[in-house]
Amino acid sequence: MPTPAEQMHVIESGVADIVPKDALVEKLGSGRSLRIKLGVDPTAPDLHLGHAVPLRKLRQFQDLGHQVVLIIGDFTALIGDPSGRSTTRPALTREQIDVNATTYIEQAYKILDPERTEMRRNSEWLGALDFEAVLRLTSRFTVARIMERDDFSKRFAEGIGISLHELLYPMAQAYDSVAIEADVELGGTDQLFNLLAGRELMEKQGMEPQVCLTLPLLEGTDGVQKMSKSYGNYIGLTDEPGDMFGKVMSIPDELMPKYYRLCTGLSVDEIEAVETGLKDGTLHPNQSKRRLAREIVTLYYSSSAAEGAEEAFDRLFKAKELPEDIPDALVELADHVHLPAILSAAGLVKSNGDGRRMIDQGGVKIDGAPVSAGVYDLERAEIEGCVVQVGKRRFARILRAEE
RNA sequence: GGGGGUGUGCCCGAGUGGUUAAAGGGGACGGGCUGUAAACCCGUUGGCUACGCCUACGAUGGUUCAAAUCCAUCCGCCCCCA
Repeated sequence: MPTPAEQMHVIESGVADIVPKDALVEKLGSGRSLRIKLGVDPTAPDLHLGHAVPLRKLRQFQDLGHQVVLIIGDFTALIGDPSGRSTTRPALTREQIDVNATTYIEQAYKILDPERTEMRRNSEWLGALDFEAVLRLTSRFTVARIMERDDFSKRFAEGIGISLHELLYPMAQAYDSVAIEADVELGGTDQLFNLLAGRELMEKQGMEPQVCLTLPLLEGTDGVQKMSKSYGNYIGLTDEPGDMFGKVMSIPDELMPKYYRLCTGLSVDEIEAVETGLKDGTLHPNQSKRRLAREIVTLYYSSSAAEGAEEAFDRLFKAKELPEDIPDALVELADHVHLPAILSAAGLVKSNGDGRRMIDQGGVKIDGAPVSAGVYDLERAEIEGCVVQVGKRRFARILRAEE
């Protein structure tokens, strides 16, 4: 096992905070395999790069020889983590949770080494608590302490409702740490409060308290909002290589170092070299972003998939040629066709009205030739078998549906 | 238990009974410029083969020639007092 200082070099890369740092150094110094905890909400079955951030950090711990404990929050999901939410979150049903948890584990193993991962569900111990035990547990926390949490106090001040059970969430998460005897717990920066609650509870129970390690939230492709499916700015772990590559290429330049640190498996030294290169201008941002995209695609697929994705990308955006595989769209074609309706039937636009808009704005091309504004009606021969493009990345070959 | 407030398009948020498919902002999308980045500029943003028609302002019913705007009931959310 590497020395504590060497380990810290890797562990500290990309993290937001480690509280307290010297406690971690000390734990590493003991030479034993530490128990690293990450609790996950089985609410999002489709993982994206944002979810992968803590998982990658866990992987680093595994590679350093530590034991990862991944906790599926099947019990706490009944509450719905209120962190960062401005409103009460709907609780999930058992069935949803089970399905999500299975998907989650499947995708998480793309990153983690299953051999060094201990999978637990927190219903194991939380479900076993009776009301007396809950009372005893709640007596460890004060209302004032709980209300220190930003989102709670904000919601309280703004008069937005907080359900009583939401206040118990930090406590439940803290109890997880006690149950599995965590040495380190990871989480996003928005999780710091919950992580500290775990540390405090362990201390009060006379245990060696866990160290809290927070990771920055990863912004999505828009570069502003945190990556999330609901913002539509996510890069999914199961996205096709081509999409994945393209999406990475569309992140703002400023985000590159962060993505390098949090989303790739490159060594810390290599990443630092890239950062310096970008800063002093010896590396072209476009080249670095390409490398980033290749690294990420390679991570989830293979290096050949990454190469293919890059070629397809160049073909489309550099050479402005059509992509290799254009989906066929089978639509009914009369002798005289109404173009907006065809676009809509082919799934290229939301509605006929949307189709008209696209045409009028010069966003529609048939076999590479732009359609003029106001041209909605065509003869069948003008469209049948042609490749229709809407915007930069929506394509379809229009074929006549056989009836 | 009592009193008060609020509910608008993807989101936030204006809104005088008619000229409101509904100001403004955000987001998103299209075009330009580029490195498919950012910034910036222009444009679009309910549906419909469309100078017109239809559907929309929490739900239902009513007043009116006319309602997002007035009334009634209901549903959701919030605040204050006890």
